[in-house]
Amino acid sequence: MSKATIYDVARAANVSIKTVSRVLNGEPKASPETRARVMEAARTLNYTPSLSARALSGSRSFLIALVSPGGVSDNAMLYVTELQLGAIQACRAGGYHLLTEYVDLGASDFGALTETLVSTLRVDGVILIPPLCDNPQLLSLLADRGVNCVRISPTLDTHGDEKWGWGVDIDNYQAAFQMTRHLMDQGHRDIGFIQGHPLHAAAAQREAGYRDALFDGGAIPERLIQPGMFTFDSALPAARALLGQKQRPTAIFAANDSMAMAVLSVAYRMGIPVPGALSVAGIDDLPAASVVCPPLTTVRQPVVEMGAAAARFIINRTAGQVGNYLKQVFDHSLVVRESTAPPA
Amino acid sequence: MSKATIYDVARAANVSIKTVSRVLNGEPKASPETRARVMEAARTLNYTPSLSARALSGSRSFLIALVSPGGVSDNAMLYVTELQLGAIQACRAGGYHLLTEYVDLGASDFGALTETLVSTLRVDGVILIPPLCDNPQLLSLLADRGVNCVRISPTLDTHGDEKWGWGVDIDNYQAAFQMTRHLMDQGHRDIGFIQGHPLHAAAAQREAGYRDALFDGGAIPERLIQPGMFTFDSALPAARALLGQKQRPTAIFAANDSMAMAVLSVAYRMGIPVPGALSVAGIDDLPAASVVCPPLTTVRQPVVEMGAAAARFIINRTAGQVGNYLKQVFDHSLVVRESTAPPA
DNA sequence: GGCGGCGATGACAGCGCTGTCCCTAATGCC
DNA sequence: GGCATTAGGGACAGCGCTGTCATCGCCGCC
Repeated sequence: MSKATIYDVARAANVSIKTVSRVLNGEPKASPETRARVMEAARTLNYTPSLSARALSGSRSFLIALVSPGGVSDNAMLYVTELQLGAIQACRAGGYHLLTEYVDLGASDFGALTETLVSTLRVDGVILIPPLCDNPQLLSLLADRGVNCVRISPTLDTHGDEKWGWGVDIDNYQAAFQMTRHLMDQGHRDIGFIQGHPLHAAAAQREAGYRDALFDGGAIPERLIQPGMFTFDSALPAARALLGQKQRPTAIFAANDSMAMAVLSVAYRMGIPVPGALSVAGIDDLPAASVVCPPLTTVRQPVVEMGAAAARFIINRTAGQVGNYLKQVFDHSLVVRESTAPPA
Repeated sequence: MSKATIYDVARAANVSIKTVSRVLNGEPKASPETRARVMEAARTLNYTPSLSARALSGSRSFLIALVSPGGVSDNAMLYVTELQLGAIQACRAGGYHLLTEYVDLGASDFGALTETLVSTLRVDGVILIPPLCDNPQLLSLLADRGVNCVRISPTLDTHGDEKWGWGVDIDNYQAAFQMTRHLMDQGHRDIGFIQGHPLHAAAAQREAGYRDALFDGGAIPERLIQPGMFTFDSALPAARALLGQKQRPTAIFAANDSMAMAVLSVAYRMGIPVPGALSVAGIDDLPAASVVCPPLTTVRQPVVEMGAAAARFIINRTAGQVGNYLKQVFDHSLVVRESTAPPA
């Protein structure tokens, strides 16, 4: 019951340890009967191979690291939990395990991080959360060491060079386009927009979707567009600027949910009823989005699934299969709740 | 630059690998000069020891597992991210790494989980998130295998038996007591309460704090107390019951923030102004608590620090130090925001 | 002055697996 | 029937460390 080793299994199945290894790893050379005997022995002995031993002698470590920007738990990073859930599920299915590392964006010693990941942990791959996934320094450090990277919502243009890693994302342009059209369908024309972090690619794509949907290439009064940084606090002044105008917009579309909540908050303080006098929409479908008052209309990304796909990519890649794409785009969906309604 | 081993360092420092090992592990037998030479060599070679090799040959794995109840990302579990942050910081400081595992409470195969943790991963310790930390089955499985456990906010009475693991918590009774007194200080007397999950110890403690603060042992009208499960949804009916009464309470104290938000939501729908006609308070200080309208008065737990303490405990314990307490209680603090005010 | 003791170091044997190479017997082919 | 081929499986050498034990001066001590 305690700690069965491969030797115990080999003895019980009356084969060599190498054969046990082959069976357990699904390698070809093993007859069905042998395979069955080994499996049976392993089961009755409750055998589980040692990760360390496998990692030490083999070429895989069965470890994937999820690296997220740390320090403060920004509301905007809330979906990390879900990404993690997906990644863990995929790991479990593949016999892998998920390590979590934070990196302080301020005092970031990417060199040490890379060294740890590569030498100490020998991870089979790394999942990078924004904005880490767009940090050229970290990216090239990892690429130099031959680390398999998956970038979540990558922004940085990597010139189609596969060594920079694979990515998972949604079509941010389309998401923003559709949300804007949703507001227009309700009759809104004066739709304000709060931009995302300028260095984050998704921000630009979302803005483009908004612009194209609203005026189809025509000029948009710049008073409708205010800067933000994807954080709640950063959107407060933007919301105030938008709502303080003499002729204020009848709807505000923020580039993400955290900022949309800031709009809700400012409207609340100014006594502007939502959605009565103002419609508000975001993107992300944070857990909090359905809990605020009124519940937020937003765009849901299949975050859990994206996390799983990221982990799966690394697992398959390590197992020898090579993907031939650079980025996988997932379907998003409009979640219409109560924060949007036709203008009065 | 690539992958320096202990042999390289030994050669460079002109000592045996054993000496390198000693120096790097801070073992006593090593002269200052040797120590310096080795450190220098390790630094210039950019050497980082292999975790797998250390785990395989030694008695420590330098791995800690954070096990959280999974499946759905319940709003109530949002503080997992922060706990994790703290744990990771402590791990880094101690040369450890954090693995994250989810376990499905429904189809929970605790046996397999334990086997993985013990045989495959050989983790040095496990951090258990509620309600896992109160599952007798899992707890005893882990205890049997000699796994070092730290329970977050443990509830289950373990009869002072240390084998069940150490715990970190706040004084839930005091927290609830103080919050109730805060409401009373503002002039509230008719204070409703929404209970937490019946199997979660913190729930009972919080309710006791409320009861004692409100009537000091006297009988409380049961209409003031409604059942909840710590989740947003579970508190919706409770809030409706409380607010639907002819003589409705002037304040509602929910056993956690998720449920307090549900109260906010119901009040919003019923057109009851908060805090004008109703004060609302919770416990936890979730990230969302400061973002909802109005921002929620709540009790903050030093979650990051608690996570760090949990990891540190395991690290010290594994390094041979033994703690002599069963539970560490952290200080909480009242966070008064805008959802509470004197009754009209 | 011989001896126990101690501080500093090294030799060596694994830890539990996988990769590589090798052997054996059965199979296919002309 | 003779030979190459191949499926099935074993032997063995590490992977990069740590634990244990041995070694070797050099100290103080009766």
